[in-house]
Amino acid sequence: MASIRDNKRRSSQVPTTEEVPDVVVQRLPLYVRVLGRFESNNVEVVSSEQLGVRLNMTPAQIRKDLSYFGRFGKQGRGYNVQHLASSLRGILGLDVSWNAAVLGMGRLGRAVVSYPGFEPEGFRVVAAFDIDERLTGEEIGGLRVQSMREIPTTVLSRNVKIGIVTVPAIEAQSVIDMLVAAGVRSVLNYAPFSPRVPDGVKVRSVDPVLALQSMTYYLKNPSV
Amino acid sequence: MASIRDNKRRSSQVPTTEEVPDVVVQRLPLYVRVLGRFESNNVEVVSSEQLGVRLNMTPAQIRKDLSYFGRFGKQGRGYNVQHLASSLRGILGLDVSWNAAVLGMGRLGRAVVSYPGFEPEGFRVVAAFDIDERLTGEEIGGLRVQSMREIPTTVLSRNVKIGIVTVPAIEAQSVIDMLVAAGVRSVLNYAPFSPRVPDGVKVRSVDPVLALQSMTYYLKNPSV
DNA sequence: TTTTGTTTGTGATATAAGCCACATACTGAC
DNA sequence: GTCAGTATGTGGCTTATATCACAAACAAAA
Repeated sequence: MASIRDNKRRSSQVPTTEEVPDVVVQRLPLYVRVLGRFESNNVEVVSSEQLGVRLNMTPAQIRKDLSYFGRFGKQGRGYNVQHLASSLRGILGLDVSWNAAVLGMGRLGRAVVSYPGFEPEGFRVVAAFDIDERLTGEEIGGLRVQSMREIPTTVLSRNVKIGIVTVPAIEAQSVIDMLVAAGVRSVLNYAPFSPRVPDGVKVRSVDPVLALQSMTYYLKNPSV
Repeated sequence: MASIRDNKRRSSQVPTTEEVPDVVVQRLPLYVRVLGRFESNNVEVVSSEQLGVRLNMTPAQIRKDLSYFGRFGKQGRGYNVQHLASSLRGILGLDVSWNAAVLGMGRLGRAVVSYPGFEPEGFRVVAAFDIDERLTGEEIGGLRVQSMREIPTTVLSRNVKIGIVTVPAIEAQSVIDMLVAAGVRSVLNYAPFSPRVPDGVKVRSVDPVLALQSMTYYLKNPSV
């Protein structure tokens, strides 16, 4: 945990993007997604009400969230779908492609490199690494597997901005440390553990088991 | 969204598990996980401080969370690892097995049925369904693929408590509706959309793309 | 014993997130 | 133009979540 103390609005140097809460940032892609659906349906205008219905959230929350970034709507009318969608894509940086590296070429890593869901959203897996040097040189999903020692150079040469960690939990921290040392500041973590990263590095974890384990509580306590 | 109005402590009938916030419930499996690590290392006692270090959270939060469920520690000493671990497993219902069904036998569904991470944690995939009836009868990962029409009977006969949804987004809502109609109250959703479920049904979504899409915001705005 | 050093459990407080409700602004009909 | 209808943007409030900080409880040493 970290920049919790230097939260309160820095001098004023750069117009410091107004300090948007992370919860809000995490919801933006949801908005982009439904807006995309409306776009494909050639809907021109939507209200926060309509968006709220699709997303199970209150219209007020959607409007508040958007208001962190500007005024995109028109009173009495709503939001222009195309305009709002492309604005949000711009804000999130989804109007450009991002290069990612997958770390760990086991079962899961292989699934990730060949997962067809990243590319259309602008995420390119451009490198694959594994600890087991016997795999080095093998070709998996069109990528030559590399040794972890090549992380620093490859991150630079292939402009890798995102690390996707699919190694076992025991190795995960050290792999993340290597990524961070190489300048990677975004990590998608599939390993079942809580990574420790320095300030300024973002980690999001994907963990289906954890999700299941918290649901069983409600299965056991139906009253709640 | 729902029982938000009947929050404030029901009469007193059953000792209504004291209305624990969902954020807290979601953290319990994290505690179980690190406690498991300590257990394997034959550590007998841990403090909230030590747990906090492993999980990047404040000791106070851990203690508060645990206090919703009882008093597990000893002042001046800490928590007995074994005792706390098994208490939490009991609370979460992780001391028994749960049966799950996978819905959607595409690429992702196949990966899920053969994913080796569920079984050791007590989650058993006992049924597989697909919309495409041409798949019905095929055997995948040791399971006979069934028609969606068989959901109600199979959910009952095989005691399915959890639905794991891996169908495309367009079909996902109707599949979830079928599950709910069949009495399933816990859904692990892999489809990229926001499901609509009645009160009392819990959904957790797994969505790596969404995770990536919110991180690019920080890549684009490094100041924040 | 008594004392010293810990660490829990939890009221009280601080911070964050969510929602309400309304003034404001825009559209379209007449 | 004017009026009726609608939906935004946001200040203010409510609710939820996180943290503080300290009395109480225990262990170990003297």
